[in-house]
Amino acid sequence: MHVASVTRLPLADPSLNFQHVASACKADVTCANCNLRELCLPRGLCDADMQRVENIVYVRRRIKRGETLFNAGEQFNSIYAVRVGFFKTSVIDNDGREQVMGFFMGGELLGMDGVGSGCYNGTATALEDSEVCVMPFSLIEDMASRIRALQRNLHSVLAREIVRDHGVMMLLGSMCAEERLAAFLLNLSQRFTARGYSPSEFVLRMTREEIGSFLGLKLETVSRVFSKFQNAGLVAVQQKHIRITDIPGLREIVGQTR
Amino acid sequence: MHVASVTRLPLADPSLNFQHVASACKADVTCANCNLRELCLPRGLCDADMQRVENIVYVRRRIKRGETLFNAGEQFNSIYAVRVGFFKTSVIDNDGREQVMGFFMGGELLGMDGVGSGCYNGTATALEDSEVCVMPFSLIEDMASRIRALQRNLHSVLAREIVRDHGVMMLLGSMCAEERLAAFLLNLSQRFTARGYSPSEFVLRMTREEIGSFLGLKLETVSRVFSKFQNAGLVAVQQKHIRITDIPGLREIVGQTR
DNA sequence: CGCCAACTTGATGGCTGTCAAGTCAGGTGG
DNA sequence: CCACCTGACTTGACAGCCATCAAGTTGGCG
Repeated sequence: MHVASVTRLPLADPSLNFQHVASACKADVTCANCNLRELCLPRGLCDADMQRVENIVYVRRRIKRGETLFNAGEQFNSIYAVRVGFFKTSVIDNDGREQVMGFFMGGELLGMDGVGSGCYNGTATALEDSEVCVMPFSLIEDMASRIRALQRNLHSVLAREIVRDHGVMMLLGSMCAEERLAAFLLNLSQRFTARGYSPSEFVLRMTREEIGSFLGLKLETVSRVFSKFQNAGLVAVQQKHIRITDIPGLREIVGQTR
Repeated sequence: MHVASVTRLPLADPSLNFQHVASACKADVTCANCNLRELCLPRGLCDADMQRVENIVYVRRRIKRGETLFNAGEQFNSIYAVRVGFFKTSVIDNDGREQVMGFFMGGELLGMDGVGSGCYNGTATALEDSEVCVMPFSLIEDMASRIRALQRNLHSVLAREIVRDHGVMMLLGSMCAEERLAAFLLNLSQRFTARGYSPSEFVLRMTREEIGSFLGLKLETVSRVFSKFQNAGLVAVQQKHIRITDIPGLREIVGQTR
């Protein structure tokens, strides 16, 4: 799998005083020249609006693999756009059971679950060394009230998160293990494709346990289904390296009755 | 269970030309004097803002039991607030399997899944004779850009739908049948309470099959768990009439390690 | 009164969870 | 450079929960 080359950004001006100075850096790559622009919040903005929008991202933040971007219960201030890397979001219930809510890659937004209550509802954890654009939500709201296209995009992004969740609910509520994993792989494939990567070959950044948690399965079941798919000639699995060899075959599994 | 007395509203002025004249009626109960105000979109608005907001609802619509408010794939124009009645939303996948995404009662909003794509993602079906406030989304966006408190509420409502969905994902992904049904009953109880009804006694408007679909279970399993709860002295079930006799007991089931 | 949808309950089976043992890969330190 | 260690993964055996199939029962409605 390709690893996007990370532009090294200078550290923030020390006169700026924000929470994570150590891992934060001033944005010199603007939205206007970001290659993820069309997948992200400013999607489709005209040049004039793009100019007005770009100081939404007044800072970036680097998150090392295994570290959290925000934790459940923390005060909500900003939403985040993944610029480089890969995240999971999860919620721990009062019995200590973790449920992974989703996986997030370049251009996707994190933290919107905090808008309603003022606290993040879940935790976002980097699954590889990552970098995010920090977008203070009050600033977004302010700009959204003045830039109609941005307002539209914000609403779209929130609503699409709802639709995404409905897809997951469908998966969890009415699909068997094979269907779930096939749907999961196809979804990843499609998202990698949208980012210019191979639709059929990629590295999973998450463990079998995290996949299982997301899909409502145990890690052994995930492993078994991978093996079964491999024997059926649908994929070539070598640990975290996945090559899908029969996309139509996976589609058939998702679509099939049962 | 109490059945809210429905204010009969006059039919719309025939000079107004909208899609569902037969079942639509002009709004004469305004947001300002609606008893669901504090559960709905205009929640917490000051009097001045409330005045400006109320023509968001320029029409109401009545939906008979079994009829749909909107269908998956239809063009999205409005979101709806339940004023009287009870709805389910659901999505049918390409195998014809229905997944119920949620149940909605007075003051709750429907149709927000259409904001992103321009089409409703699911179908909303009335489970009893119902009435909704129709709120054209372009109008909402327009007002939201001018009334800061409304903008805030709109974002809250969208985000809370995300958090609600995450709760369902947790339920589907990591709970056994008893935990799911207990959580479901407690959730209903809490929502009825917020509306001034009894926390412990209510009528289920949906069938066992619909509950099952929502909870990722088969109807027989739902029925069996109801019987088990009844034998354990947690609830008294008589068809759709439910009386919860031991709320702490249900809480313990949801919280307990499996 | 009779019909039908919704519901309940029983018997059985299968999918997936659980427990256990072993393999693999990557990283660390001698 | 290799041995070792550890976390992640794979695979097998077995069990339990829930789905499936089937046969009644109930209650509402024409």
